Parts: sequence; C-alpha cells; structure tokens
Amino acid sequence: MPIMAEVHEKLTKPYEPASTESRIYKLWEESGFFNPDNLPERHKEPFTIIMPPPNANGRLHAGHGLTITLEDIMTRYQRMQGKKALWVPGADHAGFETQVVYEKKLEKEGRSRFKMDRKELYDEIMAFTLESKKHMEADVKALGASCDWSREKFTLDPSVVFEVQETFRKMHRDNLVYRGYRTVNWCTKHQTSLSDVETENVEKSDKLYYIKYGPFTVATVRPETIFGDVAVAVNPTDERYKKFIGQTIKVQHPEGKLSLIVIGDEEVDPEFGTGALKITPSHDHNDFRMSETHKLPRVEVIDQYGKLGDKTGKYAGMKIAEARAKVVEDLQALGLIEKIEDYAHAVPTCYKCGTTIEPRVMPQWFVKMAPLAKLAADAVRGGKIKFIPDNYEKIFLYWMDNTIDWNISRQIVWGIQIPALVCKSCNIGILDSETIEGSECDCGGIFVRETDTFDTWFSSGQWPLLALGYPKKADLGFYPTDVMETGRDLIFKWIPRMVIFGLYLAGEVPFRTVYLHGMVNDKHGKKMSKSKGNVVPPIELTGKYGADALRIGLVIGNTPGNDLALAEDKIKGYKHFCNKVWNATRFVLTNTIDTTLDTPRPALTKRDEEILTELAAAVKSITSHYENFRFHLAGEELYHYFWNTFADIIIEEMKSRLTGENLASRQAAQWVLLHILETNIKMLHPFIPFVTEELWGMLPKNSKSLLIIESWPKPF
RNA sequence: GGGAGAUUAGCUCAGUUGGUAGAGCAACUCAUUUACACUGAGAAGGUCAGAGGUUCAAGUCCUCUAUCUCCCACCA
Repeated sequence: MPIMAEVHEKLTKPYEPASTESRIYKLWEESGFFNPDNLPERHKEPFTIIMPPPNANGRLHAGHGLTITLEDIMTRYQRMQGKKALWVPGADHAGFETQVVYEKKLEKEGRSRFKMDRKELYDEIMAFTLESKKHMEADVKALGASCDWSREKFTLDPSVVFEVQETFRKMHRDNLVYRGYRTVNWCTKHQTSLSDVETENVEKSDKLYYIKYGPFTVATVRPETIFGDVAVAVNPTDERYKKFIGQTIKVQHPEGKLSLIVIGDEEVDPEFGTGALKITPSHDHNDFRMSETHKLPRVEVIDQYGKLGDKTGKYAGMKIAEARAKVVEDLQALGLIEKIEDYAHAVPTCYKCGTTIEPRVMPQWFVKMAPLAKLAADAVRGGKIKFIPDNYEKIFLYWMDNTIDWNISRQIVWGIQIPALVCKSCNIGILDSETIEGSECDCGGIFVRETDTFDTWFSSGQWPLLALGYPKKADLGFYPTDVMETGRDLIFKWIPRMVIFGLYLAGEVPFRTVYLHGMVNDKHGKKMSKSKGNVVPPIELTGKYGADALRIGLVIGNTPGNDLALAEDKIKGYKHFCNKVWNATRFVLTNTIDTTLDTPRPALTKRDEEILTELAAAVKSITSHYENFRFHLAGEELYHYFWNTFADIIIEEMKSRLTGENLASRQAAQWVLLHILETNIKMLHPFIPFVTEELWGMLPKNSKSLLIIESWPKPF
C-alpha cells in the first residue's frame, strides 16, 4: 500500500496542534466510540469512571485540567486494553457556590437577591448556568476527554431532581433524617446555614474579657452575648466552685440583673480562664449542647443579620462589633471588667466570604450520620475501597469515626428543593408525600411547603448512581465503578458522602479505587487565586502549546496526592516532545515508502533482536505503570524511551542501513523501525491522544481502525 | 491540641518491593542545514535537612531532632 502524497505533504510541516485537535476530536465523536455500546465485539468487561461534574458556573481551572487528563488516560488505556470503557461526564449546579457567583454578578449590576422573587431569581441563575455550562463543556472537549457525551447528566435534570428527593423521602422513612432545632453555622452575609465542611477556621486575635459575674469571674470573647446567658457552668470536681452547683446567682449587666443557675459539667476545663463559663445556648454550639443536657432555656439575642435583638435594651439594632465595644465600655463603667487579655483563637468563617459564622438556633433538616458513617467505615476497613495514595484511608476513617449530624438545609433558592412540608406555627416537618399543602397540623397550624434547598453535596453524594441513571437498571451494570479520581480536597466534602449513599441506596460501594491528586499551584508552588493574579486557565495553555503538551506535562513529575507546581516552561518542553514524535515519525515514514506494517517479519540481525528485547522490556514496564496508577512513571518512561532510545540511538543506528546497498539489511531496519514506531504511538496515545491519532492515520497498514480502539501492544 | 505530607542539582520535582543518585527548565562548550534549531553531541552541577540505628548494602526501613506546608478541632 503506497503512502499517499498528502501524508508526505503534511509531514513536511511542523506539527500544528491548533488545526489538528478540533478536527481529530470531531473524528472521535463521529466514530461513536466514546459510547461503550458502540465499541467492537472484543470490548466486554466494563471499566467505568464517573467524571466529578465540574461546576457549571464558569470555565475550567487548572485542577480540572489534571482531573480530565488523568481520567482520560485511564479510560483510553482501558479501552485499548479491550475494556468496555465508560466515562460519564456531568455538570454540577453547585448550589451555594453558583449562588455566590451569581450574587456577585447581581451586586455589580446594583441588584440584590433579597429583593427578587424566588422564581425570578431561580430562572435567572438557571439561564446563567446553562450558558456557562456550554463553555465548561467546550473546555472539557478541548482537553481531549473521551467521555460519553450521550450519557451526560446535569445535577438539575428533572430525573436527577426527582431521585434526589426520593432519597430524602426514603431516608425520612428509615428514620435517617430529622428536622431539629439546633445551633447551625449561619452566614450573616449569605443568609444561609452551612455545613461544617463549608466553614473555614481562621486564626484571629481577639480580646478575652474577664467579667465579674455574681460570685464568679468568667472569661469570654463575646461579652455582647451576656443578655442571652442562662447559666454558669463549672467543672463538678472543681474545689473552688462545686459548692455553688445547683444554686441560683444574681449577675449584674448594663441593662439589669440576671438570675442564673450554676451547673456542673465535665466539659468545663478548670484550667482555662477562671474555670467558670457563662452559658449562652442560642449562640454557641457547646453551650447549646449543655442546654440540652441540663434542660436550660434559650434566649436569642443576635438576629439573622448579626445585629443585637430586642432583648438587649439599648443595644438593640447594633452590629456585633459595635455592641461589643459598647457593652465593654458600660461594664467597665460599672466596675465589672476585671481584666482584658490578648487572645488568639481559631474562628469559623464562611468559606466563600470570610464572614464570621454566627452559631444560631434554627429548625433545620439533619442527616443522622453515625449509622451511615459506620457502613462506610466498615466497607473501607473491609478492603472494599483502595485509596491512592493509601494514607488517605486513615484520614477517611478518622472522619467517619468522628462524624456529627449533617445539616442539609440551605436557605437559598438555587438547588433542589427539600420535598417536605413544615408547620407554620410549631415548625415540625413532614414529607410532602404525607399530606397536602395547606392542611392542618396537630398543633392547629398550617403546613406550608419547605422553601429550603439541599446542600449540594446531598445530590452530588449520590452522583455515581445518578450519573448511571439509578434506579433504572439499564446502566447499572457499570456499577460499582472502577475509579473515582478527584482532588485531595474532596476527601471530606465528597468522597465519604458518595460511599455512604452508594452503600445506603445500592448496597454496594460506588467505586473500588479512589485516586486523589494534589492541588495544581502556580510555578512557585503558590495557590492560584484571582486576587494574586496567578491563575492559569488550562485553555490558555492548550491554545499555546496544544492539549497534548499540557496533558503530558501535567502528569509527568506529579505523584498522587502531592501538589503540583504548574510552570509554563515545562509545558513548552513537552510541546517539543510532541514535535519530536512528529518528526521521528516523518523520518521513519519517508524511509519506509516501499514497505508496510503488514510485511511479514524478515530475517533480523542480532542487534535488531536486542533492540526488540529492549522494547519488550519497556512495554512490560510501561504497561505495569499504567496498571498500577503510576502514570507519572509511565509518562516519563515513554518520553525517555521515545526520545533517548528510539530517536537518538535506534534511528541514528539505522540511517546507514536505510540508505545502504544491502537489501536484506534495509528491509530488516525498516521492519524494526515501523514496529517500534507503531508500538510507541499506541502506548503514548493515552497521554498525547491528538498527535498520536493524527500520526496513526498515516501509518502504512491495511486493516486499521481509529487508534482509540486499537489494541494495546504486546511485547514481540 | 490532634493528624498528614514535605525537606534530593540554581528553580520545579521524580526516584514501586533497600543494590554505587535522575528528569524538565535554566546555565556552559561544541556542531550549523541534519527527520527534527520545537535539533544533536558533550561537559558541569547534589556529603539525598541533621543525628543515631538495622543491614553485606539505606535517598529508600526504624528512632529521635529541626524547619516548612496543609488539614482537622465547640477551651469559653
């Protein structure tokens, strides 16, 4: 089979990723092979990855680039190995995150969500999200992702919404969710509660005020909450104070006197402060717990906007900071401040806006974590899930052994509505399937629709199942999936919830291997952030150096779980490599015009056999790296074999034989070169799919399909 | 207060089960039309944080120390 003139024409020019990549991607999409149902007969055993659905509120960032690359490498490798490879793409509505993004947009336009009708706001965010989603998907394609777009799911697809609500109903019936009055993490800016993983502890310098408090002195950083105090707690073993336990004491404050009971509680540390603790159940998680244990009343003195409420007399309406200064000043005037110390402590803040979290008692929906966490911990202890790197198993188990109930209510519109009714007067909640809106509660109140939406992780926690169309049976043969590959920061937020829901809903772990990659930082190893101006969008790099160069550059030198410093020079270096592959192929093809890959193996020289033995060793080693998730080593070995062994040594050695008089020697050299080239193009394909597919099309071979479904090389 | 990770060439990092140190980029010398200057050849550069220990053999295993980073945590 003669090599076509156009192939030679193409090969006289340097490799141009820009014009090639979109054409090749289209070729793949049209082939239908991203969909495992269209794969040839030999692909039987499933291999499945569910793509962590990128937030559909913007473009991809560098971390997504690494996710897409690693997952595509795995998918392409397994597809070539003959697996029925399925990689399901998705898009996440990202409830709170997207709402925050949209609120910023509204702010710029001089608008506010608090002045908008629920439906109007929802529809606007939906339009915005659907538009952003298109860009996000285009970015995923530009990176070469061989995922099955025909199965793409969005977390707000009607079927997904319905199933998420069904899960809630099931959990409610199984007594695994409840509506409770508890202190929740309240963001006064965003006007919603947040789960513990959505708060960030920030080291803060405050003052510790020692306040004369009846017969005690108490130490507090929040003197403005004194109006909500209901008790004093001491350690029951504390010799100084135990005689007071059970007594009622009088406490003076600027707006009058309080009568407070003295309680004994083991939680109080006699060594800290004065060993006596003022108890403000409505505004402190720990104090709230004590109020439950000791049956104490709760007095709310700070409202949802972070202002002092009507029980605080003249301070009502003041912001917390202002009120604190004023209360301290007034306490000092009354001679009630004993001393003030500098104090450094960690304060929980909203992870999006940095506003200090106000613990606030509200009726909210909670998931009972203990029984579910046990399921997950047992599965992991039983070896059902393997972590890469393995130290994350310990972190996972620590978290599963120390869960607190999960607050799933969010007071935002952008999300899936909790399918419940709540009583307007007594605030109890029931499933929306139990009765109809407007019916009467036992207390005489009226049931209205719950307006809260689910925490995003409640829906994305079910993603491996939902992405496969659960509970419909059609694609459940792909469950449990093989690998969940995501950033190490999701070890708490996401991974445990998927394990829990997988076990709870399907009775089986959602994935057998968790592969966690590190964070992608700037070239100095600093975290990328808009404020630092060091953000490098992956699409900028694919445009400049090609997706192949970015992909292999992201993976080589990066071990699982470890952060990565993304230097543009490194990507540039790998563009050179792609060009090297291009040029070496060009050399081989122009010197093998009179033969093909279908030519039977001729008599080889001893040196030729040696070269093939070396190649076989490389194939074995590289394959083993792929199998064992050591992609950084697979990439490095491929790079070096191709450049330093194949191009620098083997090709150079063969040059004289290719132009020499000895026909047998020439044919042997041609055969060896072509076969090494073919083998390398195949093994390089998962890393640099575009250039290898393009070159594959030029190889002289009779029965040839697209490279993405070619079989993985075996040693000769 | 707990936990994890890191410390290897100027910079960014590899180095799977222990066998006389590697890459990319940068810098140095030479080659100048070669499949490829998006190149080739060559040289240079590290007492693998420190101290002990196990071993015939330790960057790799064990103990301790130092420094850095990150995560978790309701001592007010």
